[in-house]
Amino acid sequence: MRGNVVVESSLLDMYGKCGDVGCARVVFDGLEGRNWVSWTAMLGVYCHNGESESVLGLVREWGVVDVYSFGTIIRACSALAAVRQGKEVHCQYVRKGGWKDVVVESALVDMYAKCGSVDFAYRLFSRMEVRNLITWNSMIGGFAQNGRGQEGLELFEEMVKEGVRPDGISFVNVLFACSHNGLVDHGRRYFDLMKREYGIRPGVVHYTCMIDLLGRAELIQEAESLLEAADCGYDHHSVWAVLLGACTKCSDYITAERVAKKMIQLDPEFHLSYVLLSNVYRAVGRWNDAQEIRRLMEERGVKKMPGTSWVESEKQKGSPSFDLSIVGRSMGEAA
DNA sequence: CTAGGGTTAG
Repeated sequence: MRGNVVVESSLLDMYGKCGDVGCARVVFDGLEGRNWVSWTAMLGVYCHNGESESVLGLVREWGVVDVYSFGTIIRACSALAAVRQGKEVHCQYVRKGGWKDVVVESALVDMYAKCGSVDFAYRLFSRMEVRNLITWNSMIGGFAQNGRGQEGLELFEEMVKEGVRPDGISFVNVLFACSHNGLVDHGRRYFDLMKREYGIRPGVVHYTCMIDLLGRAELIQEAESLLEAADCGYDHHSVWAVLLGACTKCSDYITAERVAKKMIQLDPEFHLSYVLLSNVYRAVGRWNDAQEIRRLMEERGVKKMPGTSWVESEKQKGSPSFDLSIVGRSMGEAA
């Protein structure tokens, strides 16, 4: 019985988006009449699930790629900080004469910015003829993450002036820019603007940025009341952990204790809360209390989260370098 | 049927 390429390509795409890489690969391997779409979809599955080295591996296996997969490959290179390989793809893109592809060019802007070449990214960005929200967000984020928050904010204003309506991610970038550049007033204003003007409900990430911003400025009270007021569903322990970090950084152990207890209350299963609270006690010499918290943790049987993230990062550390020269070689025949 | 943007600790 033979499957239908269209159906099965969609199927493996679905598995990928649900996080089941294994099933996706099984479908892919069983595909008899693989076409460009199947290959590209499989690349997307790996990319979507953070398996960047598999993206590049599959490219090697494939031997030939088409423009539709450039964005995915570039994203994988970006995640691996493999800017040299990314440049090769860039060259191929230029050689193919494929200008005005907003997806590929946005991915390039993002990659160069992430790898520290912000000015190069901006030059690319400036020359783009077609830009969309993602392009703008990539560039704003690029400035923000490279300590050039002021320029990030200016670009944001330019984007709005051009009539592009910002989304939640735009504001993540904006708030990140503010927090990493000590722009407290701006941060407060934009947080407000996001809610009032654009009707975007702040999520965990936005609160994380805001708490980080206020925390760095040692405005602990303001940060705490902001979180307290964020009643609906944002009482996630990770956000409180950011506040706790700020407290300990400026030696506000009174608030730190309160926050750590709050974290335990919010999620009694989260082991780090106990560790952090006991650290707070040790910092002020309350050894017995520290011991007590450790014992409480034992008593409740709290264990480290059953995450696999550490294993994965180990795997990445040992991965070999990548050779994408095959992309360059085969590209001529691709069209 | 397939592609690009966000958190988080020195």
